[in-house]
Amino acid sequence: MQVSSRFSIGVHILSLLGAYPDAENTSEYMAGSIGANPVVVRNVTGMLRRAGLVATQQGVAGTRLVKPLEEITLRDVYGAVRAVEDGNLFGFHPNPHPNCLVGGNIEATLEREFTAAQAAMENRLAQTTLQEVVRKLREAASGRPPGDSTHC
Amino acid sequence: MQVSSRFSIGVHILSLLGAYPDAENTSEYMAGSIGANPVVVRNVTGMLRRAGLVATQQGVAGTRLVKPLEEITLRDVYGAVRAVEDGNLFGFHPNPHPNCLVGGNIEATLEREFTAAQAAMENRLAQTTLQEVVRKLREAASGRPPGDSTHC
DNA sequence: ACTTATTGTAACTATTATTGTTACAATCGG
DNA sequence: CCGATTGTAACAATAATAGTTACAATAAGT
Repeated sequence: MQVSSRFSIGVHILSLLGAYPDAENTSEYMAGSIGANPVVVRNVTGMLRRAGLVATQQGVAGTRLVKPLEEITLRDVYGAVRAVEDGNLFGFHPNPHPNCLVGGNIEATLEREFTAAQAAMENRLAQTTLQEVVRKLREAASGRPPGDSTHC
Repeated sequence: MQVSSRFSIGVHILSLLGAYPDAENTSEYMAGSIGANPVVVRNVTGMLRRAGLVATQQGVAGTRLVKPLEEITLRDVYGAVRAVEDGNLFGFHPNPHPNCLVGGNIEATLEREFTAAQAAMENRLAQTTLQEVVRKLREAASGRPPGDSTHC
């Protein structure tokens, strides 16, 4: 099992919007940078829009940021794209025997542990803003052959 | 997406072994407590065996612990049952455009963030031993109607 | 030996989530 | 009014999970 790549696609979209705020950034265009289908990009963009991170308008080309990148963390994107179903990272076997020391109490006991582990992961994501991501992208690009920095 | 319930099943199995070390604990029996098919139990038990946590013998009824529960953490079980494919919790969109500030650098940049977040989660799991889990199961059972503590 | 029970494993099915794709209505700009 | 774009539904392909049946391998008890 893996967290859906909608998460990385969402980060990619927001990074494009932040790095190239004056570009048109249509779904077709961003799909070329992401390497995915434009419909997938529109779907993820819709999730970011419903989370209040970007704005779009039907019939008008492009997506634009609503909040500055320093106010958006990886945790926000993760939540926006529903990277994890129902917010529960850990699955649970559904029919433990209730009349049993183990079966009757394991769900409540493990749920606390699972919640704590998931929170640790999400708190780490909350420590990185999209602004830092774009800064690191620029740092990485500076150590590479020229031409990489073109809006593509 | 969700971590496979093999994880919670693995914890359930080890908890039964720890709570009832003198019982026979056949796959059929444990399947009754877990509420799953005996073959699923044997498959998860096989993963725990290959991780060096339990021992079984073909033809001989029962599974037994190899290590004491205080030396087994939730992280060990999580790793044993391959709760996460290839060790990579976060999926990534596979074809970003390489000739692009964002597309050419996002994978390496995000990988560090994803690795850190995943490590935070796994480190939290490593803080809880199976002995603690069994202790909490007993605590939870003590606040319940009698009969719950029977080996079932 | 022979019978019986259990483990280990393969094979198949059903279900679900993800991703890509086509199609089309709704909307806006020129 | 035309053309382009977004929003969304519908469908297919793929993959992972979980349940189930089946059976070989192995060991214990008689």
